[in-house]
Amino acid sequence: MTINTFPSIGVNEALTSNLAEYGITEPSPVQAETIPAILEGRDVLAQSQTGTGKTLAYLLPILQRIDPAIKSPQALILAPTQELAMQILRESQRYGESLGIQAQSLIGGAAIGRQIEKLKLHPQLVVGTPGRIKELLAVKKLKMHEVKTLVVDEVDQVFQLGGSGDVEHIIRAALRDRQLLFLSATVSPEIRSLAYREMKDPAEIGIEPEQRTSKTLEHVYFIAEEREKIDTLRRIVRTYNAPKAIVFVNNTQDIGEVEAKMNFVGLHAQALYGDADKTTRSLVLRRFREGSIQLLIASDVAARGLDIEDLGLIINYDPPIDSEHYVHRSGRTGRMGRKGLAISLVTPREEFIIRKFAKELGIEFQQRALYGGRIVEPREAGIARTSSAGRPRTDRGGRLAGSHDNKAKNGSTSRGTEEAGRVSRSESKASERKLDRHRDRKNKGAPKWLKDKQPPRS
DNA sequence: AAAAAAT
Repeated sequence: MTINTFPSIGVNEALTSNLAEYGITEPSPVQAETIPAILEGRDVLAQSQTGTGKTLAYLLPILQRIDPAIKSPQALILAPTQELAMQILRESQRYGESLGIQAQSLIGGAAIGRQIEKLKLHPQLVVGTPGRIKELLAVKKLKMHEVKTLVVDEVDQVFQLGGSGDVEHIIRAALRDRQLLFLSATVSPEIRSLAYREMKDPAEIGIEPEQRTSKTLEHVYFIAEEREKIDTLRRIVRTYNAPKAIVFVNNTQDIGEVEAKMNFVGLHAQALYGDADKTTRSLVLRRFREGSIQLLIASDVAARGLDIEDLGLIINYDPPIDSEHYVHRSGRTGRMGRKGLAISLVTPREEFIIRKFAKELGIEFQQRALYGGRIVEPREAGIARTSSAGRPRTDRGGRLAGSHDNKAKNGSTSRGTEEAGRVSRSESKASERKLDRHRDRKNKGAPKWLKDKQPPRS
C-alpha cells in the first residue's frame, strides 16, 4: 500500500482537501507513521528531527476524531511556551474550522477572566501552557470529562516546567483511558521511561533517532574573544545578509544590550524573551514572521517548535547550555527539506563545547573566520590551528573531525574518525567540490542569499 | 548553568 497520500494513511477527504489548499499533498515520514497509530487510538511516543511535521502528525488525527456535536474539550495539547501554543492553535484553526471545530488557547500572561470567557464558547480543542491549564482545572472552569486525547508536545521540555508536577497533575485529571501522545526531537531515556509509566503499550515512533538534527542544516562556528563578540555578530549578519535571523542569547540581561547594539549599527532588531509582557511578545513575533524585523534577539523561549517562514539562519551568540538546546535552536531553520545555516560564536575557552556537540550529535561543524569583509576558512585568515593545544582536531580545511561519518556508522567509530581527520588536502578539496555540485543541484529551492553567500572554499 | 511556566 502506498503511503504518499493522506487518504492512504487514513486521513479523511475534508482534511485532505484543507491540506491541499495550503499546498500540503504528501504526508511526511513521521506523519505516515504516527497518524495511523493515533487513529487506532494508541498511545504514542514519537521522536523525529526538528522541522519534520510533528504538529500535523498529531493534529490531523485529533481533528478527524473530534465530534463537533459534543460541546466540551475532547483534546488537550500542552506546549512549553505561549508562542508555541499560539502557533499550534492557529494550525488547529486553519485545518479544523471548516469541520466545525472550535479551538481555543489557554496560556499565561493573559487575564484569566478572559480565558474563562473563551471556555464558555465550548471549545472542542484546547491548546495551552501547563501553569494556566492547571490553574483552570483548579478553579473547575476547564472540564476534562470528555478529553480523550492528551498531547504533550516538546515533552522533555514540558516535563521540566514546574518540576514536572504540573503536567503529572494534568495527566491525572484526565480520564483513565485517555489517549496519551508524547512528542519531541529530543527524547531522553528518562522521558522514555516516564512515557512507559504513564502509557499503555505505546507505539514508539523514532525516525532515525540517532540523527536528531535535520540533514539540510549546515553547522558553522566562529571563535571570538568575549569583547569582540558584538562586533563579530555585526559582521556576520552583514556578510551573510540574511533577510531574517534569530540570534540566541543565553541570559535575559544580555538580550537588551545585543538588541540595542544591533539597532545602533542600523540593523532592525527586536528582543523576545519570557519576562517581557505578553503583548510585546506576540507583537514582536508577529513582526518577525511578517519580515518587518530582520533580527530577533531571543532567549530560549524561541528555541522550541516555532516554525517561521523564510528563516534560513540562526546564530548562537552564546553557545547553548547543552546539545539538546543546540538541536532545538538550530532546528528553527533547515525545516521540511529546506536548507538552513546555524552559526555559533564561541570564545577560545568555549571551543570544546563545539567539539562536545559534534560528538554527542554526530554532526560536523566547520570553523570559519572573518577576513577582509569575507567569510573564510581559518587558514586563510592566518589562524594557525595546529599551534594551540587543546583545540579540536581538524583536517586542514578547518573541518572538525566529527564522530559521524559513514565509517563511524558501520561500527568502527574511533578509527573512522581518525581517518576523517587525516584526509589530505587535495583529496578533501576534490570531494568538497563534488559535494558543492551535489548540494547546488539539491538546493535549487534554497533562499538566494544562502546560495550566494556560501563561504568560499578556495 | 538558564529560561520557561503561575500570580
